[in-house]
This record gives sequence, structure tokens and C-alpha cells, in this order.
Amino acid sequence: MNIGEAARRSGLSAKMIRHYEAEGLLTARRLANGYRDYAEADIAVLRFIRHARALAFPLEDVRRLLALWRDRHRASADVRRIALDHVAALEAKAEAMQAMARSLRHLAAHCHGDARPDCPILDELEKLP
Amino acid sequence: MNIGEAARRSGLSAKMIRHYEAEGLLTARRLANGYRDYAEADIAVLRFIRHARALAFPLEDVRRLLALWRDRHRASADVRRIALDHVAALEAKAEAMQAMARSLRHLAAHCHGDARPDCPILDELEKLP
DNA sequence: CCTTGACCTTCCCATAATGGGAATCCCCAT
DNA sequence: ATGGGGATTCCCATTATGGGAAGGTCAAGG
Repeated sequence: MNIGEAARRSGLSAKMIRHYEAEGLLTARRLANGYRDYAEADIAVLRFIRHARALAFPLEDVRRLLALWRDRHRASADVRRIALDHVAALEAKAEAMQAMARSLRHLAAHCHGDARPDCPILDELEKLP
Repeated sequence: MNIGEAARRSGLSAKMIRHYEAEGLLTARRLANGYRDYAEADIAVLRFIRHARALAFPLEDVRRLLALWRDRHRASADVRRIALDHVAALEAKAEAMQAMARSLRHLAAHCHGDARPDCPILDELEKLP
């Protein structure tokens, strides 16, 4: 199967499939003409990657998750730790963003938002510690 | 004032100050020897940038906010719109991240997390749509 | 006068993940 | 044989930040 069809079947772009290969997440067989050739098992790998990326796992984590996925003797504890570490990172970033959003929303609530120039948002950006 | 002292006074790194200048956020006077020379007003600008960046405004937004800040005839509505658009972006990203975190936490809760290999996290990554 | 150390300058590279695009090659159908 | 659609590789851009090299500058001290 061509990379184009593999892309359609996996939901990834051909560009990204090549990228993941360059990053060592999979290795595609090559035909005599140099074209990559994908089997069903490869599609499963590509879909796995897509799902992991949809959950924002960094490629480094995806690499480890794939290794565990392929390893029948893995310990589920290892998978769980990767996932929970990632959850913690996601939540930390999300909380940081919401704190910024709250702060800005608060400032915006006190801003007239009309033609007048005075603006607590600019005041705050000017004065903060 | 040297870039080193400007860095100390503004809380930015010298590297970033040069970068912001390259990005057109400010223009520093030069001494005869080529060194950048900063006045008090420049420090205020640099601190403004730092505060805006601390709220995760992208440099493009910082550029616009600075322009409004310098414009005494600005309309506070313009500032407010930039801020609220940014708030919306922050909240959207934060919500997306928390949705992923919730989803993963849920999966992790059903994972034994011991030496056994079976793991709903991997199952889900394998099976998702 | 010369050295040393602490600055400063510019330029290149790297990060993470993705996409755009060029130049070139391949295959199949007309 | 020719054209269209795909494939290949390689380079570049994105965002914000930092590392580091090579070289210029300045002030203090021997």
C-alpha cells in the first residue's frame, strides 16, 4: 500500500507519516522503486500514533507508548505512569492558561471598551511588578 | 545603560531584548562603539513587554498593545478587543487540554498500574475511531 | 604598555510539530 | 511518447527561547 493510501486509511498526512518515520516511530518497507510500502499492521501503528497525538502526547512519549504497546510483557504500570505524567503536564498548562485568562478577564471587565483612551489593561501591563 | 543592566532592570534576558528589537518591538539607540544604549523609557517598554508575555500574549499582540500604549488617542475598545480575543484563545486551549486530561485520567483510573500487561490506555489508543 | 576578565556585537543552530513548496522520479493510461 | 497523479528528498517557515562561537570593547591592574 502506497503512502497516499496509508495516509487516507490512518487519518494522517503523508508528510507526517514520513516525519514519524524519520523520528524513528516506525520503519516502512521499500519497494524496488523506492516507494514506501505499508501493510495492515503499519496502519494500526499509524492510527495508534494519531490517537496518541490527539491526546497531545509528545512524540517522545508516543515512542515509549509504542514500545510498550508492542511489548507483550510490558507492565501496565509503565503505561499508566507515562499517561499520568502527561495528564499532570496538561493540567498544569491548562491551569496556568486559565489563571492568565481569569486575570485578563478581570482587567477587561474594568475597561470601558469605548472610544476613551484610559484602560486598566494597559495600566496593569505598565505597572505590574 | 548597557543591555546587561537593561536586562537586570527589566527582568528580561539580553538575548530576548535583542530579539524583541529584531522583531521591531523597540529600537535601541547605539553608542559610538556599537553598544545598545537604554534610557528609563526603554526599561518601561521592556517591562511592558515582559508583563504582556507573562500573560502569554503572542509577540504580534504585544506589538499592537505597545502601539496602543504609546498612542494617547487610542480607544480603550481596541485594547479590550485584543485582550478578550486572547482570553478566548487561552480558554479554548485550556479547555481542550483539560478535556484530554479528563479523558486520560479516566482511562488511567481503570488501569491496574501493576506488573500485568493488560492496559485500557493502550487498548483505547489502539481502538479509537 | 599589555594582559585579563567582563562585557558587548553578530551569526548560526536547536528546540516541537506541522505544513508549503521545489526538483526529480515513477507508473499507468491514453 | 506524453500527460497526470503520485512518490521521493531536501529546504524553508512557523513561535519564543536559549546555547554557543568568533570577534570587538572597555576598565582595572601589573
